[in-house]
Amino acid sequence: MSSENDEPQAAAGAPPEQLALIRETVRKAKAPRARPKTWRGAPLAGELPVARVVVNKGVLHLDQYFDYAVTEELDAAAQPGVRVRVRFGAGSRNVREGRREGGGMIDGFVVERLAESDYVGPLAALADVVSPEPVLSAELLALARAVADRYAGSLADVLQLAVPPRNGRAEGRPSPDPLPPPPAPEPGTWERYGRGPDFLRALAAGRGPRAVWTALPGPHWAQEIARAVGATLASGRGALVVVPDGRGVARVDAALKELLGEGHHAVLTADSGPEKRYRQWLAVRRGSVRAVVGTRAAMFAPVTDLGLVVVWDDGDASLSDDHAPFPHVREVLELRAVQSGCGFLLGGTSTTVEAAQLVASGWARPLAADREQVRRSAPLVRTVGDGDLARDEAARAARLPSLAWGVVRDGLKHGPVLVQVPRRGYVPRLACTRCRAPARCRHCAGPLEAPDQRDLVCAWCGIAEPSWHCAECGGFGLRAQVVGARRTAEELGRAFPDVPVRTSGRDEQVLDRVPGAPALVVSTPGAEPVADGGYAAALLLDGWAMLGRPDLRAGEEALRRWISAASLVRGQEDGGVVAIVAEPTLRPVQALVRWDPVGHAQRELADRAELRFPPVSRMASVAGRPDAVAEFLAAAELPRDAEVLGPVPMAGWDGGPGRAQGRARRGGEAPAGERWERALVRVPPGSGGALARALKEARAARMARSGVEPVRVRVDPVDIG
DNA sequence: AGCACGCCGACT
DNA sequence: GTCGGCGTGCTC
Repeated sequence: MSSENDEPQAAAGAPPEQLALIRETVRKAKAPRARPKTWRGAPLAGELPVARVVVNKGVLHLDQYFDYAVTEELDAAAQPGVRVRVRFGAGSRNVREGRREGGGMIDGFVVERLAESDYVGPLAALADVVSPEPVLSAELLALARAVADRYAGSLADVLQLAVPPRNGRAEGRPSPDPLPPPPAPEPGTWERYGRGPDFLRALAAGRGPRAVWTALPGPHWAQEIARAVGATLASGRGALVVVPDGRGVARVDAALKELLGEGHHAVLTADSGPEKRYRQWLAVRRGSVRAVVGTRAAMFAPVTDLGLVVVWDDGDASLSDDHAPFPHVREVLELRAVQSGCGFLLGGTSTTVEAAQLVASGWARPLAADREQVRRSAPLVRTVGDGDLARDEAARAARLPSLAWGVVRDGLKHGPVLVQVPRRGYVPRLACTRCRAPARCRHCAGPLEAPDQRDLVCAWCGIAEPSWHCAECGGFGLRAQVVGARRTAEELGRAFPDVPVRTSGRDEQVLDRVPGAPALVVSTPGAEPVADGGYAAALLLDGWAMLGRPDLRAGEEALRRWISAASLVRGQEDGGVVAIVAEPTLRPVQALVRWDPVGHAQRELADRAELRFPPVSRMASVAGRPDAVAEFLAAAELPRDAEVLGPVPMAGWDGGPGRAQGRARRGGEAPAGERWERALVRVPPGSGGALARALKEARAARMARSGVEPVRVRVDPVDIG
């Protein structure tokens, strides 16, 4: 008994000694089927005495269920979905009198109750039911399972993202009674989109339409999302909205309040604090509240009878979770839409390549306004070469091209003017001097680098390129595109001394709104405040720096940021003008001028297909010490059509080749002092599942051995180059 | 990952 | 004959 003294007391009052007895008695029982009957001192549940449990340990080789015996006293509470504590670990077996019992208590969830277990051997008993709240529904479990499979991760890792930590006080409070469904809303500004009203009608009628929505510029998107939610609620079903940041959540929240009043929806964001957040989450799970708006963790919100999932601005990097296995909101909501047969709405003023693919494959239908409507709502966009410097003395001091100078000066007569400046720290990459097309490997189309400043090497496959020439224009000159500075914007303030200058950015303060009076508003991408009545004009500086990032999505991302800033400017019919300082022949620049994000995404998609890039192909990265990566790849039974690129050295502390890094590390770099390599594995469309399965299996097998070098595996790696 | 079991050499 | 090295395998 003394061995049990330091164990936590079971909260429900079960004496821990009993559990020790159970273990003791059942030892070496050698039952062919584990349906223990002979447990002295601890009677088992009369019916379904076995609980299948998912243990809360993220390690992959434990990614399986474990069966535990249910004692009579825990019978009522140990329902599917509840949190439990179980004894787990090699040490909990073969317990002898007088010897310390090893193995620890860990948390888990009951997945189901069974009459018998297929485990051969004696079962340990559930140690405790943490609370009777069934937090893991069958639906949420199935979703977590699908996400784990999609990303070659473990179920426990996904559950950690999907089920918030318990808070006793929040659980103790009853949730309010649900309100009756509201009446279906009028289409409102959805009338501006051809099939918009149809989409709402389908939702209100209980169907599950799927759409990729190209939102018109301006402030109406939040109300439009609210109306889609309202239509879904009217059908008696629930709805889930995920937006990239708290500002967006606040806008959708306000729009929902205005349309539906209080009580129909909950807000799930990280910054409301653990207790309040869990209380909201419980209200959703218990069906008290049928609609949810939140940031990325809300993608798993257990909305009952889900009728619609919405993701806004899916190109924003914050929609990709930064915990293993790094699921992306768009992908998770796609899985949810398929799983619950509900509606799906992917919206944004811009369009990602993934969104274009959803339309191209026929999975979703486009929801867009006609050209005439777009032309009226969007500002006039003018490109400015950086050659023609202004004659005006003040403008010269600010190094402003004359046309840009004029746009700002004229704009300030009618209202605030937005100036977008790239964030500091964009990375150099090699591009053609003549046409600025990125230099790519002729074998695998990866980006070329010059680690020693002389010889060209592919960052993906490592093959040297001794005789590069530009595939686009035939040029032979290469240049490293260099980082832009925000000094231009500061100097701009000096050039307009009579006008107040305000700044908004992650490094300073992010402003939400600015008044409609004339002012210069200098902002980094993503931090642009909304102006009352819209900006009179916007100036987009250093466009080339945005395009020069060593990222597959550089063009799409630049266009997304330009469009999102330009969307805050008044429409052309109200005199809104945007000037962009960038090479007018570049594809994203032309797409901005024509206000055609969809066409841009479609062309990018065609390129990606040709180059066998994601999202048409699926990629995964494998990183670790060179021998570890080689071993892993040799051991993994990759699908037959898989192609391994590299491995190549990763950027790390020891200054190995790879890119100089000024920006925040996002899991793409080697640990300090170690030489790491990274290989990319790519498979054609349709083999993504097989790739994830193979990687998961290989990693599980590898990690089951102790003391081996770790490898990092990531499906859909972000910094592909 | 932990942790215990087990099969080898050096010790009282 | 026994203590303990770490290699191997399991965790309901």
